[in-house]
Amino acid sequence: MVETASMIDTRLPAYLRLRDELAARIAAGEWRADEALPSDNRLAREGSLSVGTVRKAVQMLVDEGLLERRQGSGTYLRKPAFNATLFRFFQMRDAGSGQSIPTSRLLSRTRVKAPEAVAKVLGTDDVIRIERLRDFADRPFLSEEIYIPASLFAGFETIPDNEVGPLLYPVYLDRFDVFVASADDEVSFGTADETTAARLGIKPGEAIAVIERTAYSIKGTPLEWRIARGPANRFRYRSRIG
Amino acid sequence: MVETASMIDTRLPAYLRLRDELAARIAAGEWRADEALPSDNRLAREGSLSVGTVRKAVQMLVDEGLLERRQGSGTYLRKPAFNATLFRFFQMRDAGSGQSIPTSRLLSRTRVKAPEAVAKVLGTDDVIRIERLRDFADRPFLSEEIYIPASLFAGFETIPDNEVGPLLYPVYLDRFDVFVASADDEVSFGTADETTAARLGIKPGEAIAVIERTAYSIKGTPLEWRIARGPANRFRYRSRIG
DNA sequence: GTCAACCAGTTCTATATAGGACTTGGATTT
DNA sequence: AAATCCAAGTCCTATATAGAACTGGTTGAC
Repeated sequence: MVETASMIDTRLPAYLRLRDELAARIAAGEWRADEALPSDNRLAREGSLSVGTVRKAVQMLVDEGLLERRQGSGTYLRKPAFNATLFRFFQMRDAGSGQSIPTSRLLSRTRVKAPEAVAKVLGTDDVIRIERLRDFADRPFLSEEIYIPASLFAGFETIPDNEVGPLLYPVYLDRFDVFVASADDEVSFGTADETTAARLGIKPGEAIAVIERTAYSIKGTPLEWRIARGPANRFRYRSRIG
Repeated sequence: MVETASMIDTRLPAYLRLRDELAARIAAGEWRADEALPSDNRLAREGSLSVGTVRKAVQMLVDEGLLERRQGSGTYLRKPAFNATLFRFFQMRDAGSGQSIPTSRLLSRTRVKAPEAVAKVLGTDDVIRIERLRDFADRPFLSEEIYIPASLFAGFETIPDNEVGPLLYPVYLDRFDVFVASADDEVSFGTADETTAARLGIKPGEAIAVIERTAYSIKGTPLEWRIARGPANRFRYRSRIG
């Protein structure tokens, strides 16, 4: 067999290629939340694959939390993934149950040269830096500093403030076709510097919790690095292991 | 169809029953770490199942981190799961790389009536309470209070101290056939009370990190509840989301 | 002795097929 | 009008089979 051009693919197994294709089509917004995807049978026919292969690909996306299967009914896109999985830290200690998403205020968005440590993680120093403050129960509780590659998020800094919702990951998806599939969090403890203290309404030197997060695409490409700081006494971080 | 006795099973699908059977045999110590399990073909023959069904069951245990498949070679038991996955908090901030397991000192083991909150989680108030102190770099860094159901761990409090290693989960497995498959962690910050401060060698009122963990079996039964406290400034917690 | 070729055994990919379990919506009956 | 039945469509379980990809050991040629 002659090796044709476009061997970028390296001939991955069919079920992986289908998985990636579906992930791309989902990211492209082909289906709305809670809308049914084509059935296993259709996908098999359209892709000239067997049902077993299709099932394997779809199942991976289910395991990743992107899709949801309902027996007898269909396979559905599962948007609520956001608040549930990737927004599960800082469940406020005081107002226990609400489960409401805190509001957020954008403080700045600028295209800058990334600090070295950030550039190393993201693989580029051409980044957009976002400063954000999140409120809960009418008090600021989280001061965030976010870095995203300018190449992936071209023009992010020019989006009108009011079109950037309280959650960033849906914005990434809707406007830039970038899907955050996983993240590494690192929680530690420190004390507030001048500016952090001012933003959080506490005194410099007071105890704060620090969360550093690196977010990845489904393929493992780093998409975002952020550092978030909040008053230690209001902090609570949940995590499931295994 | 007549409902016979022993309908505990409810006739689960074959691949789930095989998964559970394998998990049980693993827990029973039938294979040592890094030892190969029977091949897919053998398991299929011995269980009168098809290879596809066997593969499905085995794959679940791989996903859970219990097993490891090596193409062309075999399926192997994967013991290192312990230190890696379930012991990944408190990666000491100072001694960065060592990755060594801290030593631990047992302070007490007694059969007690559980506090209400603990009883609610474990589903019983007949528990064994363990107090433990872990050292790292010759300093105490973690004071733990652990509760396990007496029914599952009968006689745990009578095991000689020197037979309880620095890690509890292997002891659960080796001596009680109890396998910890997952856990929920909850991290927060607080201040040290008298006894905690004394144990950790810090001053009362100093900042501490608090990790509350509930550990579960593969079936979701709660196996253990623990609360661990350590000096906040030495603390660092990692977690992977997604 | 060294190295290549081979071989048996293993996991991995992929297909085809059959029937079970469940959902949904329309037709039929009451 | 409401309850029931039915049928098509969906995902779920399970089997059988074929060949590819890979590993580890044995054999054979040199």
